[in-house]
Parts: sequence; structure tokens; C-alpha cells
Amino acid sequence: MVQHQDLNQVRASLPADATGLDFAKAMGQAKLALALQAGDQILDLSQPLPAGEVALITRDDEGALELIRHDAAHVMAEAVQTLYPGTQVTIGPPIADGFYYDFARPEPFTPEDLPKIEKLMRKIVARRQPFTREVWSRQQAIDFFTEKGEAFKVELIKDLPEDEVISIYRQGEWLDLCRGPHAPHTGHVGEGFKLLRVAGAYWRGDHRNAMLTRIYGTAWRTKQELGEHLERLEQARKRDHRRLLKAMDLGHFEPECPGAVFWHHRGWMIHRQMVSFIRARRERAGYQEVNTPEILDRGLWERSGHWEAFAEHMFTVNSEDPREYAVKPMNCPGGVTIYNAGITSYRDLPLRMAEFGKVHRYEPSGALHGLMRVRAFTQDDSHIFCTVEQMTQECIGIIDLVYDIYKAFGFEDISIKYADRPEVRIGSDETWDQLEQSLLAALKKSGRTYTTAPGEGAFYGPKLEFHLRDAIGRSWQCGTVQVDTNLPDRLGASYVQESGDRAPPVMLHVAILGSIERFMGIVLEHYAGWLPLWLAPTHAVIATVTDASADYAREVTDLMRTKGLRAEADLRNEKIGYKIREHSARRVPIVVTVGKREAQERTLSLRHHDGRREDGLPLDQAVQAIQAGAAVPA
RNA sequence: GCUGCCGUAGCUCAGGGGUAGAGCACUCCCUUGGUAAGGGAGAGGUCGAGAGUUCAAUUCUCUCCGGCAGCACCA
Repeated sequence: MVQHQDLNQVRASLPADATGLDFAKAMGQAKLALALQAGDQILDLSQPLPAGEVALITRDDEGALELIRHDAAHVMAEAVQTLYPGTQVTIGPPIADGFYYDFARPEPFTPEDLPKIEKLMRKIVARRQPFTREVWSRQQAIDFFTEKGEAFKVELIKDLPEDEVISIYRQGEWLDLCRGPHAPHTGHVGEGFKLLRVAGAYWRGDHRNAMLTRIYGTAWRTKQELGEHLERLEQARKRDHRRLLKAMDLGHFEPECPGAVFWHHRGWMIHRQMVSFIRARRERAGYQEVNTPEILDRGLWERSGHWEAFAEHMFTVNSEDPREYAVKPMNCPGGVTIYNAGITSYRDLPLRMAEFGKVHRYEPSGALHGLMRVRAFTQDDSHIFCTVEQMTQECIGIIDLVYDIYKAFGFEDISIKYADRPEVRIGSDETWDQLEQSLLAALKKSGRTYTTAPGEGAFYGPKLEFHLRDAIGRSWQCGTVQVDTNLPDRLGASYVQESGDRAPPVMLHVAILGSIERFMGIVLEHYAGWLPLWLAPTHAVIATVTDASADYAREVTDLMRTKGLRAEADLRNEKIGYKIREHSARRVPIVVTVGKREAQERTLSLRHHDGRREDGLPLDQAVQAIQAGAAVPA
């Protein structure tokens, strides 16, 4: 962003009706300048120079990206309407990394159309058509777009607030209703763009509306930036957990049960490690673990309220039994049922009840996505029954536990979102006041940073969401704490107070990883498959250089196993380079090479996944080092 | 669920109205090789399923199943 030290001087030299372009010229930036930044506002250069501090956005600035992308969307829309007359335009905003435009056309676009559109776009860019802004009256705009057969645009205009300025941006022959701003001409879009894909999208994001065709593109300041972006996409594709699931032989999916994992032993080992780690942490934090049935009488789900809200997402079970059962989509009613099986005294509270519950949910087919969205998964669920007074302390404990656990998995960038009462809710305002205060107090006492999501709480209580950022900057919501007085009430949970009266407990629904499966997907992508040693399905493969060292390799493998390491021998008659290549592809963290030298000296040579080597370590020392590295985080 | 695309060997993919191909993996043989692919031979397929059109369908059409990209959904 160009800021002139003698800004005032430059401005003073300009006439009172000077535009942004005049300013840019005076600054000697007429060629590169795209728009004007005035506070939060970005203005076209054709607009009059506003009062106050202004700065130019030039094509080299980071801020140019949004303009370039928005311009590109318009250029694409022109290209599409030129090539496919009769296509209606709807909206086309800039987005992260690029832009899209939604079109309405009886015949949807196919990927084969993209190169044609892109080619014409390049022509339009080369024409350097000026973007000119016009302000129309509402009626003028409605008449124009009605005439043109642009029903969606007309609807948009009709829905604009009365006082909204209706601006039109023209580029050569083509024009579009648009708030702006845009660069001075189409040439600024440059060459760093590419159309990526076609997709369906509902008009105004509502599934009851028509399905439009969306074309996504990416746009950057230079060809080089574009290349870098495409390279990043390629890298992300390489660490896609679905690829790793196959490459590492962790598990697979079958048409016989879409969205449910068939865990191979290597994947199941990771699953087991995750579960036992969480179990250990929870036991240390005073949780007891329970287990509840997978199928439960429909009546329970009716009483809990889940049937009414989610019946179409629940699997039901048919059998000779005339009763109808539903496969549990969550564990809470089971937990409350255990709670209700005894008489709980205030002395027993807080009662921290944990369960690794495998739940099934009939998710829409289009929602399924590898491990990230499945129909059958294991929740690291817990339900804490406590008094309102105990809530704050319990929540602090949960927050600490969550941070601890995320850090052990290698996530450092963790954030919390606090969601309070929604518009539609149950319970009195006094109860909400109490619950929100207790939760907020915990949040403040924990000393963690958080953001607030007003009105995004559950209908039965406020909640916390835990988000973590992975190695390539993506944010994932994993854990939650939900405060609930509704379910204990519906299922008749109570405890005996000091006075001898019964009172309903507060129930905290806690999930730390959320879904073991999904969290594994996140961890796999975070590490690009190179899991920390304690999670790795195999700690080390002991690979022989030649047959001569096979006995020693067997001995080493056995020794490691007796020390609790997950070790495998690779005695095949293959070259060591070949073996390393194969184990690397499977993401085995350590390949132990044993040849004549090692066998003779009773040493080991380690090759770590990054290629780092430690040759000729004494056997015991090497095994101890691996053991230390493989230890589950304390 | 919706829109579009895809489904060919264990994996990654090519092909295309006259019933199939490559590389890797697998098996066997040779090779005993020191840190990401040594060589040779062999085996392996109801071309996702069903129906239709046709003398003939893996290829064209339709339906279903599954996957992918997005949208919608996510207690």
C-alpha cells in the first residue's frame, strides 16, 4: 500500500472535485493503482476523493487480491453470457483464494466448458475494458434486468433495502448489478487465474430453492503466485487422510456400509492408542468409565426428545421383538439411564461418567467424507452430573484437560468459542443467567483466550467449542462442553440434597476429541501421516541388508517386542533401499538397518523418517532411545 | 438429499460397438545388494449391479449402488 509522507501536500495540490485516479496520478501510481482505501471502505478510483486519510491499493498490494478476484468473477460472467446466451447471472463474490459465480442455465456446465470460458476470459482481460460505475434508480434496474430475462437479478434488486444505492458496473458491452469496488479496467485481472471446477449451489443457499451452477476459479496477482497456490493444493491433496488411509494400510470403506470404516490392524492400533490415552487422562482426572447398549427402545429416544428432532437420521432395528429399537446416535440417554439406576446423593456429585460410545447416524450421503464425516464413529463422550455451584470448577477442569490432550497430540494453536443463549430456547432467563455466568466464570478463570458466538448456544444451554489449527493452517472444531438441564429433566434425573429434598443435577456433555475417527483424520493430515512415535502403528521395522544378518534381526525384533515396542522384521531378499522406500511410503517412523556390521558389533543403525541417520548405536542404548521416544505423553 | 463428474487387475490409471491394456503390488527364478525402485518370467478382470437398444454392449440409453467436487445438512 502506497502511503505518501506528503499526503496532505499532494491532496492540497488537487482540485476539490478530484477523484481517486487524480490522486493516483499525482502520486505517480496511475498505472498500478486499483482502488482507494479510506478507513474500512474501498472505493473505485473513479469516485471522488473522500475526506480523511486515504491510501492507494496498488496491484502489488496484498489488498489487491480481493479486487482482482472480484474483477475476475465479472470477467467470467461476461465470458459465460457471451458463450452461452440465455444463461442468467446471479451472484459472484471474491472468496478465499479465488472467486465464484453462480449461473442459472437449463443445461448445466460441465468441466469441458471451462477451458473455453477461460480462453474468452483471457481475451476480455487483454481488452483492458474500463470498469465504469453507474448509479441507477431501482425501477430502472428492475426494468432493465426484467427486459433482459434476469429473474434472479430482479429478485435481488427487489430485496435490496429501500435506501440502498443501486450501482451497476459496466465493462465494455457487459454490465452487472454490483456493489463494487472494481479496478479501473479488466486488464488488472492479469494472467494469474484459473477456473477450477463446476459445482451445484442452491439459490441463496437454501435447499428449497433452485440449484444453480457455480463455477469456481482461483486468482492471484501473478502467474507465479497462481503456480504456488496450485502447488499448495497439490501438497494438501498428498496429505489427504483418505490417501493416507490407503497408503498406510489403516483401513478402508465398502459399499456394504457407506460411511463406516473397516479398520485394518494398523489403523485400529492408532484408534486403540488414542482411546487408551484419553482413558488414562480421564481416569487421572477422576472420571469413571461406563458402557451402554448400542440399541435402545424407541421410547427412550422419544422421552429424551431425540426422536422428534432426529428420527430421520437414526437407524432402527427390526427383529422378532415387536418392540422397536433405535441404534444410538449419541450416548447421553444411556448415561442418564445409568445415573438413574441408583440414588445419587449430593455427596456423590460431581459424578464424572465417561464412555467410548460407538454411535451411528444416518448422515446425508453427500455429507460423507473419509474419516471426517462418517455414519459410525466412536465418541470420547462424558457426562458430568453436578450442581450449579460445582459447574465453574468442573468446566475449568474440562478446559485444562482439553488443552492438555490437544497439546499431547501436537496441536499448539487452540482457541475456544463461547456460545450463549439462542433466540429459541427452553428454561427461564434466571436459569440461563446462572448457567452462562458459571460457564463464563470458568472460562475467565482458566485464563484462556476465547471468542464469543452470541446466540449460538444449544436450545437447552450455553456451550463451549474447542477449535484447533493444524500444520497447514486449517481450523477444526473438535471438543465441546454443553451445559444441559433439559435432558436430566426429561429423563427424570435427580439427586438428594443435604436437606433431603430431590433436585435435578446440571449435566455437562463433554467431548474432547469429539469423534476418534475424525480426530484421527485431522491428526493424519496435520502430520502428513508421520505420526508421533506413540501413535504410530509400527514403531520400527528391522530391515536386513542381507540374509546373513537375519538371525540378529529376529533377535532385535523379539527384544523390542519384549520391551513393549511395536516392531516388525523385514527379512525379505530385497535391497535395503527398496525396503526403506516401501516402509517410508507406509510412514513407518524408524527403519532399523541391520547388516553384517551391526550383527558383528551388536549395534543398530536407525533411519528416521526425515532421512536422519544414527549409525552404529549400541543395541541396548538404541532400544532404550526408541522406547523413550515411543512413550505415551505423560 | 441436490447439481455435475467418475466407477476397467490389490493400487494408480489408459482404452473403447466385435467380449481387454500399462506401471506398481503379488507368485516363482536369478541376484546377497548398506539407506526411497536390481533383473527375468508368471499369475491375476462377470470392465460397479440390473434392464434396454443392437447380429454383437465393458463401450450407447435408462435405473440402482458406490465414490469425488461443491451446495444443503451435522443432536
